[in-house]
Amino acid sequence: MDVSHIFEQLNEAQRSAVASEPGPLLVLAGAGSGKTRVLTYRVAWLVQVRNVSPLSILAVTFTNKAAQEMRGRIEGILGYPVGGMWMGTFHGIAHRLLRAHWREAGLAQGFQILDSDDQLRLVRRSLKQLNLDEGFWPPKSVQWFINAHKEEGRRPEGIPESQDAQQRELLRIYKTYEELCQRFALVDFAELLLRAFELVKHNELLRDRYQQRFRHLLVDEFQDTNAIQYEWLRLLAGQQRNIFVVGDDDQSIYAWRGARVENILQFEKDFPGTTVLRLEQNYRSSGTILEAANAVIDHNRGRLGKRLWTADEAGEPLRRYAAYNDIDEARFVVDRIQSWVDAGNLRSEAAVLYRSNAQSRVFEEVLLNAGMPYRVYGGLRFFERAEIKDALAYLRLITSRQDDPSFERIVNMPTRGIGNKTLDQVREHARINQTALWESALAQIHSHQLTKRSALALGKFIDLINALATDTQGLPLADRVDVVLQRSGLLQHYRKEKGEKAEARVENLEELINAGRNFDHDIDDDGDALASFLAHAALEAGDAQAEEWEDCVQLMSLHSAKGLEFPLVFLTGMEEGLFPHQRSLQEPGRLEEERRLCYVGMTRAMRQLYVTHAEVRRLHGRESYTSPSRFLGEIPKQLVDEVRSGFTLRPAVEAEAAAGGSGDADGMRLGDRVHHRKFGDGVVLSIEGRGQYTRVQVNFETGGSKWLVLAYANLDVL
DNA sequence: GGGTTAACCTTTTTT
DNA sequence: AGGTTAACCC
Repeated sequence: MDVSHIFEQLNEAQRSAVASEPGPLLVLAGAGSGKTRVLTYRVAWLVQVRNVSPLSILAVTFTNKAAQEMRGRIEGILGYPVGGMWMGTFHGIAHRLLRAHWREAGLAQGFQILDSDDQLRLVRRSLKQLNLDEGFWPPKSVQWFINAHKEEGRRPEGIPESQDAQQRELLRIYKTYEELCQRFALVDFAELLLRAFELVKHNELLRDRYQQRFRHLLVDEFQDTNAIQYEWLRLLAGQQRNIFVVGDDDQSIYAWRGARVENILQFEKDFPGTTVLRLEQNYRSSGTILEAANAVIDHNRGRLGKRLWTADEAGEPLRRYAAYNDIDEARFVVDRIQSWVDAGNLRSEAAVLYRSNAQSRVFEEVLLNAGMPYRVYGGLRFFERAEIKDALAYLRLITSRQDDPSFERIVNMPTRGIGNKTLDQVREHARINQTALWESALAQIHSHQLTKRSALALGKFIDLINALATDTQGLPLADRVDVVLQRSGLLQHYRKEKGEKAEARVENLEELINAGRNFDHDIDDDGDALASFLAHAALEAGDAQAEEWEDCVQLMSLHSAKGLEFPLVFLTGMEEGLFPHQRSLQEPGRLEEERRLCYVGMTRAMRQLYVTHAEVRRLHGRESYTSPSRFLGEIPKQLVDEVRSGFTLRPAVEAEAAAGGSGDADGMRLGDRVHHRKFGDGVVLSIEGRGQYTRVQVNFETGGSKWLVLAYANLDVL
């Protein structure tokens, strides 16, 4: 077999990973070292060289995006589709297992998935059922408590009785919540993983079967696995131990939601004889950027040890800008992006990164003013919008009548005369008889315990759902969605509402029909299209904004930037209390995670990296004075150029500029009048950088201020 | 049943 | 501040 087409694309270390013998393998892959490449080529290697059937490969990632990308790249190398290969997120694969073995897993056949929003509602309901006050038991913390235990694999029964009364009460809520989930045939995200784990742990037959089936396991972003995911992997790896994991301890930024970096260390212990390989050559960033990032991450203790290097040249220095306030910071960033675009680059090559999503607003305002197209990642996503969740609730109730949260959501949406009083009666009946609302409603109608009017309204709702279920059965998915939207009155309800928001809602609902149409086309399993669609909606909430083809500036949090790269990166809001975040300052562990986050941010940059902070920042409606982030101090000074706007230039640079620097600045001074062939006459506002990278900001009489690279601009001093 | 007001909360995010 | 949600009134 000629494997040159595989090997040609890889360096030495990557090759040894890709072509390693079967058995446990741990690849410590630094940022930009070709991690995804190694994974994809490993699969290609197994299939083409080792003649492994794609059917016996299981590849796991954390995000749907990563899974899709990997599948695409593998198919690109192989030249044919590998539909039979199990490849997806932990949650997606767990879901698939549970659908196939719902009985063994102790679930109802039509079980539905709770997203975190739904979960919070159900927590609230559990509190209500126990007569607990939300003020004293914040639903968010309860949700947190439940998820943390599930992620560690602990059921309520497995948690030892605590001396602490509060702990005992939390446990009682956890128990109630679980009962409700079971009664309503609902499974939350953590539960998907836990059930799938318990399924293979307790069911020997199934365990054997899947160990036989999955001869080769591959895991991406291994540092992000939590306890239960890791245990599940260990079970599946079985005696064959063909498990290939790739990760980077320096990029572990999800410990706050249960990820365990320690799994990397544990791996070698649990799989004796593990081959450990390091990928340390970076193909992404310039030497300077890499050196700066390395210097920062060096301040962390307890690293596995790894030092990225690059064959690339040093490139440009980092640039640091101290803004007066957050608005000034945003203006500076947008100004620099404008120059970048003026120099013939793409807007989409520029990324603005921040610690918390709230910071995006100021940037959006300034970008909007500048008329520069942008795209914000994060925020409300398609399947999380209220109107979409309404529509989905109808579809879910059609699929599973026990789904109480869906029932509650739409029983009076749009309003159909079923008020709180009626509902309270139904709820009470359901509580006493421990049934779902649906059955309770039926019983109440038949036992004539409701007023005539209520019974009639409720009966109409019941009939509607039943009719929607039977009448649309067998129809193509998109048509089913369409009919439901029409006959439920949802579409009409939003149509008669006025305002831009309502219009957007109608559009979204129409888009949902479209989504159904597209989904129908590439449905892979034989099962019920509607059920798969609902699972898809829960597991893959979709993007915040539809895929835009327009060339856009990219705005996102540091967390969502992981795995991406951009030629031009702005790391903004580098201030103590914001980044590192206030709530991370107490614990050293948290602080190290913040530093890793900083490292992740810096290593996104390929050619230019700006770090900015504001002296004054408006946050939660209050203005506060800030001090620069400690991380800024951890970047070696000689790698950074300080940028000052206006006439306040750093003395050293000013002197250099005044003296003609190393001849580069052409004796140009601040305030000099200059002439440019295209832009005409203007005044020099600032000078920055050294050598071939010297740039000047010129305020032109026509066309405003522009940043120009001195070496190319051909400016004449007047 | 719909609209208005008061209270609340606020890290990061995927699933 | 801003946005959401729960409580409240017509």
